[in-house]
Amino acid sequence: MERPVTRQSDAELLRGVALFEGLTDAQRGEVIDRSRVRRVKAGAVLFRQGGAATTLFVPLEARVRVTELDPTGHEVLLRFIGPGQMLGGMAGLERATYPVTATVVDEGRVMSWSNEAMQRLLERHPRLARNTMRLMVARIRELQQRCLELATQHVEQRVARTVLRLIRQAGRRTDRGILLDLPLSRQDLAEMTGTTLFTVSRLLARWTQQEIVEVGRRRVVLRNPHALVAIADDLPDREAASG
Amino acid sequence: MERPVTRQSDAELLRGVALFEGLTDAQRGEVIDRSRVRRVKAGAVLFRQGGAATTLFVPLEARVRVTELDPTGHEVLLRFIGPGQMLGGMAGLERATYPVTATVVDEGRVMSWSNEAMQRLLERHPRLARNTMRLMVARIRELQQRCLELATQHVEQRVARTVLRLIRQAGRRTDRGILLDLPLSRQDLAEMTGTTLFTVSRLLARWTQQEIVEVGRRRVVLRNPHALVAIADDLPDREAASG
DNA sequence: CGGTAGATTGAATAGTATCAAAATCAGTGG
DNA sequence: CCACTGATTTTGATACTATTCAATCTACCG
Repeated sequence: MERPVTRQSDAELLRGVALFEGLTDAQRGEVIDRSRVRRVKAGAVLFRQGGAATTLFVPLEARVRVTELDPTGHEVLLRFIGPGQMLGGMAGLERATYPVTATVVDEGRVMSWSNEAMQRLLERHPRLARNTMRLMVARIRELQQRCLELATQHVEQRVARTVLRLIRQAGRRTDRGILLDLPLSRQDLAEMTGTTLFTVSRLLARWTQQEIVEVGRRRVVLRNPHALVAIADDLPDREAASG
Repeated sequence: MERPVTRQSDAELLRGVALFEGLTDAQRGEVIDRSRVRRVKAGAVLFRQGGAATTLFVPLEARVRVTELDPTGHEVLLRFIGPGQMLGGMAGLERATYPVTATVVDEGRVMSWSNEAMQRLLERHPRLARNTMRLMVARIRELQQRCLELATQHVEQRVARTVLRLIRQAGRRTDRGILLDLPLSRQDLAEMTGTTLFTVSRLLARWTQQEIVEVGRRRVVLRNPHALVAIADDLPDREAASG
């Protein structure tokens, strides 16, 4: 039901967006003028792997899953994009296709820019270009890190690390521990770590027994972060679970 | 033996460098003025993981290995950088540290820019900024692809793919087949694919028996690309090895 | 209250890692 | 030219992690 968006409220919102950091209010205004804001529902697809890369997105409230399908049909869950993060960065540069699929998890608003608009903005505002590069460098580093993990670590460590990373990104304190505030199935975790839902299930079962986590249907609560970090770092630190 | 570098000869060299594509001769001249060129020997270290990221490099002839060491001491060989490619892109943007180590494989010249110089060039020339982004996007895609492979494919496929990728990057036709023109040990291949040198050795032995490759000490010659592609794609295409 | 997506569990198996030992090769210096 | 040295590679035996497949169970939704 597209409620109208005032310049002011959005200028406010953009203040927290890394991509627009350091821009003047006037510049931010220009960025907003060229943008489009729309509300998306859970399950909606922002873009599909293989589709023409025409648009760059920044979720305002919505959260988005980024997945890639390999030729053999195996799906991998690459990451979750939260409010203020950039999505579809390959657009605005090349006449290319999206290498991944972006699906909305949480309803909310999403800002977007066309290829050409973003191109023009980038040329006009070096600071914007710099921010973009900064974000890309961060992505590259993150991906390198992940390759390293996939190449050298065992499944248990990888799953532990992934849970910790997600907790950092979407953790919410509760009385029972830190809730991973994101509907995350065993399958999802498996796709993020390069394993199977069976193995993830077994791991979570073991961790539950060790009172490190508490799990439910698409739900994880971290009770003993320290112990999970120990697993992630492969310290032979088991059994020290008190505190 | 630092032989003097004329503007003209280097302007010529920069013509093939993706990072400087589309710049005018004048702009290229400015880029060169701000650069430093030096000759490096095999084994030299351009920068070390953890060191302050102060410089961006573009090899002119030299080739460079990029490796990352994980906290547990496991090393991963991320990639080889050839002439004209960019290296150390995280510099020129942030006051950060290199996340990887860059070691020279082949003697040759290397061009470099200080953090500040590149920063200024990027601000002055939107086209340069655009090129940088384009290269970063390519890196991101490549890394995503690699994560996908590491997450979903078996060792044999990964090794096959890696060999094919390297062949594409550094293959040289010979009478015996396509020589992988790069000193590459079993250990190196293992580090690129997230496995052990033992497994790589066994795979190469099997492929040799199938007359797909011919191997020696730090040497690989691809005799039957088609068969290796079949392995990489996990086609049950074995035994069709003739022609 | 039944239907269904999600999760658990067990048993069998495959794929790789690990470790130890021996073989091979490229240099190097006698 | 040959023996020596060290790096690289091969090979075998064994252990173990993680996958696969099948069956069952559970929670939630309409």
